[in-house]
Amino acid sequence: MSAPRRPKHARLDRDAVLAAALRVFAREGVEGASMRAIAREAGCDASLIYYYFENKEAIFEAILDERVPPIARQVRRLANPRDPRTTAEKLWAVIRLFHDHASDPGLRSVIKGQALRGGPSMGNAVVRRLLPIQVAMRAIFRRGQRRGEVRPDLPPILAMMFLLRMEAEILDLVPVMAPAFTTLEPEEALLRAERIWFDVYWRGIAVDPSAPLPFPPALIAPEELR
Amino acid sequence: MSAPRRPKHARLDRDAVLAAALRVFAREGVEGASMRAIAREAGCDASLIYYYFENKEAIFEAILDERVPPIARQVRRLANPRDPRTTAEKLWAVIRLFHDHASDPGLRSVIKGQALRGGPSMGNAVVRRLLPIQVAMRAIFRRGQRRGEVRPDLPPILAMMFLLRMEAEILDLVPVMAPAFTTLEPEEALLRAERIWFDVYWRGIAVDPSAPLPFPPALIAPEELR
DNA sequence: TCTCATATTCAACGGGTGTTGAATGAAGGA
DNA sequence: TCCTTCATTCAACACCCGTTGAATATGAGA
Repeated sequence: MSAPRRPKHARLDRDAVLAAALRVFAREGVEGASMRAIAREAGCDASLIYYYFENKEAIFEAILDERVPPIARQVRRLANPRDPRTTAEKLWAVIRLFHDHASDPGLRSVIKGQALRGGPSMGNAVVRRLLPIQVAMRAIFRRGQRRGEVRPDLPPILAMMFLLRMEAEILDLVPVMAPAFTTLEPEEALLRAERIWFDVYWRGIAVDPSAPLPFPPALIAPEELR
Repeated sequence: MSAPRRPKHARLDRDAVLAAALRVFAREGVEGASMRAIAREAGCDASLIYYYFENKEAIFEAILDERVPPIARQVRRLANPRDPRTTAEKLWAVIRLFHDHASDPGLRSVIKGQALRGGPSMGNAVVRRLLPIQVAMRAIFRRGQRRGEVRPDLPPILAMMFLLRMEAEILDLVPVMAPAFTTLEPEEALLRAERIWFDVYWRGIAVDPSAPLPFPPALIAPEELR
């Protein structure tokens, strides 16, 4: 009598749903991603998601739990005082880290979109999980100040905010606006913009503004500018 | 038979609806603000909004048309080559401008939230209306480069993006996170953070990193840090 | 007083949302 | 073969959304 009811897939495990959710979050933002859209992406019914996760917020937190700790571990390693690199090299390594983990495209938009807005509960979930990264970053800055590399009159939390927030903006904006101002491929333009940003930033926060950068000063040549 | 149908207000003109919409946009973001919420804020029925505006997007564009041109006019005045101020003074004046127009709290979140996401049509509406500001800003930078104040190896569009995007981030974040890192009042912490940011930024983009700032270097004292 | 343009509301439409509960599929063990 | 457990779907709930059309209240002018 009723239509035959058969699974569309032999097996669809928790991780597959999580991966689909990450893709949809990346496209639509956390608020804009609907359970039905995630289900469509995963190739199943929306109800199945509730078999694995309590609700939408639980998916979100599961993504954070999976993706953030590896980043935090690497930042903590950089903050280790026995790491022989200069502060500039360490901070540039953090930028590379964020660059790489954001080209796995979901996480950044997930975090950025929810860090402030998007319901206070979700905001707190983000802030709580990102705290270890923040702590390690501040340690890098304080050590840089003690070693006479970073200006001592800058509050580390602001120095960190400047660096990371702008990196997030660059990751968001430059690939989109690159064709408007350069003939470079978006990917190459992104890398250049990151280097230019770090050049400006490090010159701004270093005790010695002419201190060498951890990469050759390859800026954008005039003939590549539009 | 049916309940008596009477207006709740003697008069509610287009501007009152617009003001209510701006307040709700500021609280909820453009996407998150519902017509019914705007109507509730204005104290009328949602249908009345459609008497004055074609649809939701029309409200949004009306807000931009009302608020953006005054800012653009002031930035253009700063870009005028006959303005005798230094480039640093001009750029700091732009920051003050954005600070002031954003404490009329709606506009910034309206623009920020919609510049990238929030439907391509709305994105274009923002970009199109902000274009005059962008043009004037780039003129300021180019002039600064010709006068030997700004490093000639920086693409003006990136220099502009660094300055304004970070100012937007500061306006968003610092009032919220101030209590976590300083004993200053949020308002005062915001002003200090803006000065610190401009200090770092100008040191990064100036030809002479020790060039004087347009304000006394009043940073955050250690005893005000937490 | 009657008329008419303006201002405002009510009720509904179609569609999307997160979520739930019951029903049914497949698969493995006794 | 039967039973149980896991995986999956269907159908529905209550609610919110932007928008529309018809109805009605208001106030000014003739």
